[in-house]
Amino acid sequence: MTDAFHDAGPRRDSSSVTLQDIAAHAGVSRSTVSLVLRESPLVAERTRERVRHSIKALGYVYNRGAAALRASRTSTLGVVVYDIANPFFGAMVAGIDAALNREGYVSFLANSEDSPDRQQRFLERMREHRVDGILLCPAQGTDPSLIETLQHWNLPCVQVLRHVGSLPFDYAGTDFRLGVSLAIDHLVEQGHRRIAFIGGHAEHSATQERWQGYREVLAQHGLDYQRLLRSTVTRRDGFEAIRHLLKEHPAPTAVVCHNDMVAFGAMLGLQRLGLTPGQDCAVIGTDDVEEAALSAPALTSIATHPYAIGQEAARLALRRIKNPNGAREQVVLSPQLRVRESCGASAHCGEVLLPVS
Amino acid sequence: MTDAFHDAGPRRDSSSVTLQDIAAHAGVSRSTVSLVLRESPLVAERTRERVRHSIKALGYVYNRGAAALRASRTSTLGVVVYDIANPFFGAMVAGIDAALNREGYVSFLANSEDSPDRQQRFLERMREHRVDGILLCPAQGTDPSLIETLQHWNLPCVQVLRHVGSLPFDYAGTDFRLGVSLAIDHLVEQGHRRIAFIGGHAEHSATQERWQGYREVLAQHGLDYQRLLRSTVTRRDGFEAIRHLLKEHPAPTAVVCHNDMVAFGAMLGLQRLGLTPGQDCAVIGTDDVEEAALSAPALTSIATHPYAIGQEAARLALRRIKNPNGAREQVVLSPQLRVRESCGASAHCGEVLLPVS
DNA sequence: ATGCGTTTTTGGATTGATCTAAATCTAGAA
DNA sequence: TTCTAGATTTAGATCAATCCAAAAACGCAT
Repeated sequence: MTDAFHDAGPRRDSSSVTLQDIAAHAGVSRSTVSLVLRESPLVAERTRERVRHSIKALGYVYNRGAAALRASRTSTLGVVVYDIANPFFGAMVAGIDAALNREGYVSFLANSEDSPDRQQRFLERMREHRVDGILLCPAQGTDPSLIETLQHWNLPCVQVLRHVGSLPFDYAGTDFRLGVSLAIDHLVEQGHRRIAFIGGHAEHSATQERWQGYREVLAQHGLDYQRLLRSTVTRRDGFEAIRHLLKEHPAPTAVVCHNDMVAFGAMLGLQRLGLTPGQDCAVIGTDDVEEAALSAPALTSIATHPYAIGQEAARLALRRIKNPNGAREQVVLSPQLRVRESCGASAHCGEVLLPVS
Repeated sequence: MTDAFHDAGPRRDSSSVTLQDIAAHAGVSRSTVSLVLRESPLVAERTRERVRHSIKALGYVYNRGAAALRASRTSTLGVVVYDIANPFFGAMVAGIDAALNREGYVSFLANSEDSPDRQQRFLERMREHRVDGILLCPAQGTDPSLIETLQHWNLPCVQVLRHVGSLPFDYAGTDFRLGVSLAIDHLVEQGHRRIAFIGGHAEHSATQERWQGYREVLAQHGLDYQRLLRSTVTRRDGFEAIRHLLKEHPAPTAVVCHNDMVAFGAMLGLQRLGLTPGQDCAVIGTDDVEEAALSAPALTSIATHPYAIGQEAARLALRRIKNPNGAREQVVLSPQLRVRESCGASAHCGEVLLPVS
């Protein structure tokens, strides 16, 4: 069929230089070259120089696969998110990438599309590739026993943003409860008494934390109006939810949303009803994605710092790999409230609202 | 320092089962087990069953690292993008992921942050990991010789979206020239005669194609107004560009933007000047990100289908890996114009404008 | 020159798979 | 029963590194 000779191409692949070749060139043994490559202090300075020279001269390329086989460490991590097209996860992955890069690690990325099956298949593949650890944003409906399974596999796993299974486990995320509390405190201060919450499904820890925060903080303020709309978390959901809510009696005067997408939908819904977000009804989102500052009106949002979460999660994973039996850690960052027009803050001029990025 | 005994933990790692163990359990040789794993037709059905049974019984985990060492194929790809936080690339990566998954491939992802140095470091690491190929969105300022270098490294590389170096090379992207042409044709049809273009830097192929399209199509329509503003491609740039343009005499009546971010900025700029996008000045973006349909007013945009581009790029890479010396291919998808309010289309009711996702 | 304690260096085994070519086992024909 | 072509199976080498324990080289005092 195909011409094997041509297909193979010239096999003068420079990457076929091995430790053996360098050893011969430098007049030392394979072992010594290996030590030089790993920066061992055992090797004498003169020898080290000579070997380094040979490595350059022959254009040697380190074979991590071979090294991993013997040393059983691959400098490799698996990362599973459920929606890479979401800018929040984009920023998070950027944070992970930056933190890993610094340590010479490299990561496999998979997009589970919130399917436990896809997630499972990927994790199995990661095991076959002998990754040193996993960063996992569990897909919706993930069986809690997955975390145990990974443990049996001897695969360190840091959960990110959401968590399943029971403590103790490694986790990096944000304090959703605090976020909701900041938002409600602010709204109450502004005189709001009927505050609704839109979005989320009870299965996630991330949703439960928000809802719990919502209920507790209302109680703290002694407010008895409570309205919690569960839904998926797209713009459409926000759009429909707000229309629904405003038909009720009494209607809320403010809504806190599961994420910024829902909040954008809610604002659009208000506008289609001829109402002005921030005046007729306050809207607060969660995440503070880039768009939040730039919508019209600008969206007040609970900033959850995805880049920082990614960094923390990656660092925690590296710590766990170094020390597999150390105490499990939960790194929970504090969100911040970014007050803008959508909850009644006065409109600023455009320049102030435009971030540099 | 640390307690080595505890740190190491119980080493009854189930993944230490090897071909050897299965061979013993099933009463065959290592080679036979290997053949079964690779679905070779050489093995007799009865034997195959027996081996399969042993594999399950012992909880064997395939070691791809070891296999790769011998077979010199890793089923692994390196993916380099320059801004993973950009939703466009998020969608593209999702497309890549889906296409690779189907073939049992898995991908390393790196975010070059548009830095040739970071990009270079990552590519070198990929070489050490012996990836079978690379998907590269070249960072701004990438030396064109990089493509040759990769060829010397014997590393198949598909460029995506942007390209450097000279033909022939493998490439997957969109027809930016056609996109601009669709936009301008539409604007001209609507009666516009002064159409500006905002954004881009001459270094990229992707920008050059847009600009060339802009100039050529204006010429085709016999228009002599031509105004091309180079800039980076953020909202801020769009915001500032439109303010600048509207001070000129004559001012443009329509602008086509390098991407949707710039277009959003331009719309915001118009609004801050008290003008209405689509009425006082038409605005068209590029990419058709999810937000485009949902902004107020909804943004007309040239849809570039990032998910499809990702899929095509991944498939092309797999083809090239199978046949390294085959003819180089350029897969160029056709964009489509999504007409919405920002270029004067009448406003629809909210429901119609809300996509399901 | 000899002995002794460090430094350095090294050979051989090991990691877990694949590849090759040769060894077996069939079943049907002579 | 023997032979043979085709179907199965296998031993041993190999891929490119690391690990380990032992060997060699070295400096210095005796």
